[in-house]
Amino acid sequence: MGKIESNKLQKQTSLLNTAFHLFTTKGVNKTSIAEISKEAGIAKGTFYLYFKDKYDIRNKLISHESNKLFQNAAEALEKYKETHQTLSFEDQIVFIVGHIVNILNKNRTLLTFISKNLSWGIFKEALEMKTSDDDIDFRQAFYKLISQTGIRIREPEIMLFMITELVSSTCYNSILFEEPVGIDGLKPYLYSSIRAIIKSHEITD
Amino acid sequence: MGKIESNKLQKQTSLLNTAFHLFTTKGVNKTSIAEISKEAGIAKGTFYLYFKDKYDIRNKLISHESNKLFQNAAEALEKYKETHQTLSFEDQIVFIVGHIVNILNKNRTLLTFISKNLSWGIFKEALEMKTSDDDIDFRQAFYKLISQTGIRIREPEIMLFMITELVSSTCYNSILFEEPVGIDGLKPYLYSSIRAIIKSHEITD
Amino acid sequence: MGKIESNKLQKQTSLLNTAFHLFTTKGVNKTSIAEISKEAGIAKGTFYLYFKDKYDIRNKLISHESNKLFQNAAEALEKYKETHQTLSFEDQIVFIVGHIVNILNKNRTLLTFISKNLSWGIFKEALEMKTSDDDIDFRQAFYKLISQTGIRIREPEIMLFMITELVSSTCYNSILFEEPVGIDGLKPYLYSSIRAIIKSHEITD
Amino acid sequence: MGKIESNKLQKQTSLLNTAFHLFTTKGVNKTSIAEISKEAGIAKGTFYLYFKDKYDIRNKLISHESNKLFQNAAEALEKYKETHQTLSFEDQIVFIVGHIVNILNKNRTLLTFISKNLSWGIFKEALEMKTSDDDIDFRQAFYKLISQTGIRIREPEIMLFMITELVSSTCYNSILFEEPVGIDGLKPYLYSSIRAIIKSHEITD
DNA sequence: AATGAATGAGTATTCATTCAT
DNA sequence: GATGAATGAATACTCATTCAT
Repeated sequence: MGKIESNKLQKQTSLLNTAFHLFTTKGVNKTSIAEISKEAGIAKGTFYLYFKDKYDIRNKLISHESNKLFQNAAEALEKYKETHQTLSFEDQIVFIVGHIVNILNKNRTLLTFISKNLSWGIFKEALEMKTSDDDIDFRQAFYKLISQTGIRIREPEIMLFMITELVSSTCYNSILFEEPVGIDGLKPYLYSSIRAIIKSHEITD
Repeated sequence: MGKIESNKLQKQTSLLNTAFHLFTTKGVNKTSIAEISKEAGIAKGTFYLYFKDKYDIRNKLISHESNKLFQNAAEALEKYKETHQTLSFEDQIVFIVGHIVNILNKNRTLLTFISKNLSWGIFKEALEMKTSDDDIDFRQAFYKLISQTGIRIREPEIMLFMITELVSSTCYNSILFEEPVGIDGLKPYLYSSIRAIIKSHEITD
Repeated sequence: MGKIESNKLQKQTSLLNTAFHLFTTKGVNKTSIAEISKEAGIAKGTFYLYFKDKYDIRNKLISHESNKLFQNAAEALEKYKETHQTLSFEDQIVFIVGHIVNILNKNRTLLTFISKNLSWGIFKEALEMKTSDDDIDFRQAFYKLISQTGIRIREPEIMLFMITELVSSTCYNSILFEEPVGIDGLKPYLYSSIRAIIKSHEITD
Repeated sequence: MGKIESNKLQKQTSLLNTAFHLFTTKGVNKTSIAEISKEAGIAKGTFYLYFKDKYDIRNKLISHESNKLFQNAAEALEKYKETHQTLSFEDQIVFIVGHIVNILNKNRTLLTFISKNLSWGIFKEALEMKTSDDDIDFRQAFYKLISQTGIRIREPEIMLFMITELVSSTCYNSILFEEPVGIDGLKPYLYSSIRAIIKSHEITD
């Protein structure tokens, strides 16, 4: 990588980190581009060489952070499977959801940032992002999980969509406002609902 | 009601109608208080005699419109039951959800307005609003439905919350963006998921 | 006039005076609305209660200043006619042009302001502005001049247009840049051209 | 011409053509140097190796386009004189003006571009530009015309200035805004005014 | 000669809210 | 209760120009 290229990457990384910090601290609307640029140590105009506008950098951050959550959960699952070898498909999905919910429960600014600005369109990007070139994306991992456990699912894409929406919208209210019940009160019902949804998509002979 | 009282009510109604029209046409953010007041035929300062700010009137409108949806669905259900007498609890919930989804599918500005600005806190108000003094609110109707059908539900409040969140967030994406599938493709899976959620809350001996 | 009305008029006048001062000193482009407002002693937002934008106040000023020039010249002509009673139509037009040219020659910022921003559309407004209600506008004065001197003119409107454009565009270059000749060198040729144009529009039997 | 020289000329020509296209399409103010450079296929910094700034390239374009108009008109006149041998000086000037007015009437973007940005200083350059080395410039052609027809003119430079200013400013309003009359309505009066101006400059014994 | 990354000055406009009348 | 004049904070985005490579 040339000197200029490396310099550019450094600027972009600096902008992303600064923006994430400000967005989660003050919220997206209350953060101005002038502020991001200043804190990142670059000129205002330079911002526009790297991102189209505030919503461009926001969307890239959401995809990135969501992807990190999935990667993190997938890795934890792999580790867990080393000692628990007979996990069903349902068990594994619940494990992943539980792992992500726990992270979001500890990191509420991240929860606020992701949920308040989420749309399925942006989310799909996160599913398909690869961390490194020899890695697989989460969607592929999901299908691999299905085939490994031997389960047969009708419309796995819709099932994934439904679970994702259910988890993200219920957790948002439950964790942040404890409405209508706190996250610990919600968990058992959330998990049993997820299992029920999976069952309703399962093809049995 | 005195003449003055009636005059006040008329102004408030005018403001609510005008705001609803503008919010659904231009969006909440692009609508100013000056615009609402002018179009409602009153002075800008007068707005503040009736509502705290733009978000106050917005929340009142969401509650009001959500409540109308429930009332509408409940009435349709009553009528339907006249000719279909053996509907189970599940059937009736699915009927209500289907009715609401159909309305929102035809009225996308209403869907955008409600979903984009929804939070469970505001929604709860809608559940508890009574249309007239001798009427019952939707929450009561829900519990009445449970007792009438003789079903036993664990934590009915949480179940209602879960169904509501699942329906509203999946329909938003499905109706407006046809992502990951259009509403007609979603419906069977949505309904079976709802039935599955209800079953997972049902107490069986 | 009520207290509020008088207050509003005072603010508007203050804005017009301040804007004229800044426009002629720094130019229209280099003058910001913030500057006009501040110097006029009012808040920035208040500017927009009185004028649509910078070009609105500029156009109003051009019309106003052009009109003052014509009024001024017309008055001087009236006075001059008291002692010179046999002035022909040509003589009177040349007198008016000469009077205006002399003023612009002494007040070059005014010349720059008017000429640089002139369009016939705005100019026409100036012709039709009345200073007071019982006054006549310049266009009427022009036609009165024609009928008083008994001259017959083909298309007087076009003739006026042609003379106005010739005078304003030649004077701009001549007074400000002395190109291709200074105003004193230009005058005899300008006047004889004006007389020639009038003659070419004159109807003779 | 060396290879490098030819390469430089090619870049300059490309810049001029691109700038002319953009200036007449979007206007000078709305066109940025970045845009010109990009569309011309060169780097932004390279622009400054050929032109001082945007106004430099604009002025060169005006001179160039004005000169083309004159050359075009002069050639048409030469051709016309082959079959009409007894044209007076007046006739020939009117012919040239008429020819130019017709071109501008058909090409209004060119009219807007030239008129909106015209000053006598830039215009003079156009008069003195030679198309090729063994050619004569328009000013020389003008004096040649005077001597050929045997007419004697007082201050021919001022006369030319006056005619040019009259034509350009009246045509701008007449063609673009049809104010106070369209170009066809203006022409007879414009031509008779030009003849009148010439006569007033003519020296007769 | 050519590049293009970086700079940072510069500005119009909207709008919620108040308060004197 | 009602009015509407006044306020002034707050912010995105462009673009000419430079200069290290």
